[in-house]
Amino acid sequence: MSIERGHAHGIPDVQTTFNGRLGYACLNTVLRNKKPASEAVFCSRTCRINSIKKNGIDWVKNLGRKNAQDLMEIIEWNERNNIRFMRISSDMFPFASHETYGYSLTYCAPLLAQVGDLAKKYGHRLTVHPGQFTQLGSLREGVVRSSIRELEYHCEMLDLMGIGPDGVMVIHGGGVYGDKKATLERIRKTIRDDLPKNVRNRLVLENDEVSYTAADLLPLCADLDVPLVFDYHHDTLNPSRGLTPAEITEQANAIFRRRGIKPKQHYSEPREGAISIMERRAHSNRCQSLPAGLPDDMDLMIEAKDKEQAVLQLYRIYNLHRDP
DNA sequence: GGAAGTCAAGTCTTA
DNA sequence: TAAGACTTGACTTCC
Repeated sequence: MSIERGHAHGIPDVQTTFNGRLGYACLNTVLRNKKPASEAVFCSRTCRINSIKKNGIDWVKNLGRKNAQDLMEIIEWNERNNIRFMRISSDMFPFASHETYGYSLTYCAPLLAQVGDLAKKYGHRLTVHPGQFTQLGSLREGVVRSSIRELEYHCEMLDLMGIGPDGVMVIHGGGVYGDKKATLERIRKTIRDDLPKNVRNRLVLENDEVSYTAADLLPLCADLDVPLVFDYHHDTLNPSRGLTPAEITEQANAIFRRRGIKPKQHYSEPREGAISIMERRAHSNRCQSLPAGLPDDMDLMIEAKDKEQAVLQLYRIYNLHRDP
């Protein structure tokens, strides 16, 4: 990426050659905060297990239906605002992967197909990021089983939407259990031997801020042809030895490309004034800049508390995707 | 309508 | 040992 800064007419003028999509995660602050609250639009309606027991499985499934309907409204909003990339909330279908209370998403197939069609019509990329409970390297078999179920649930959702290879599922390496090398081997084995093909095809690994650096994951990723999502913020907190962000993204994007998937990476900034490690891990409300050395042709997920507003602010700063 | 307490799941770090 | 961080607060109860 090349950046030019000037101050013509006293207005900061920052330009970039970046031409990928900027996206945001899970929640649209404008639609979520609509008043009255009954008009709020969001995809993370959920419940408690007690409520499932009380109200029954169809009631939970109806929450998922509402979430999916609202996702279409969010996509429409994004299109009106020139945003064409977002992460779908893992809460779309509450408890769908639960061992006891789980359920198939086929009841919602027509609606999910509609969502996928809308996304395709607008060239809108949809991805997912299963949670921290997804531990493919756990020493406990039950945890690995639950993790695979969680991946299968996300994959079923994307498959029913008819979303292509760009609809990736991003997870972290997870815990190290006191032996990173042995855990990486377990992760490798689980990916290679235990994941259904459609799940493995969407799987992507991401460096995190405490355990696995990009350098830790790249050999495994290259070997198994599993792309790597590079998170710039995590890398500053937990740096990859011997590799610059530019070198990492080059290698990571090469795996994406040979898999026929558009590269995507993550970007966020720490809160202003954050000093301690805990503070620095937290995401800021907005981002002040795009990362240095950003390749032009990839998508970038902006992880910031202000969600779509952070994306729109970057549009303004860099003069991106402005209407003519 | 708002406040407080609670909620499926895992792991690690810091206070 | 408890709290807080992570991809994301939302639900439930009580006032």
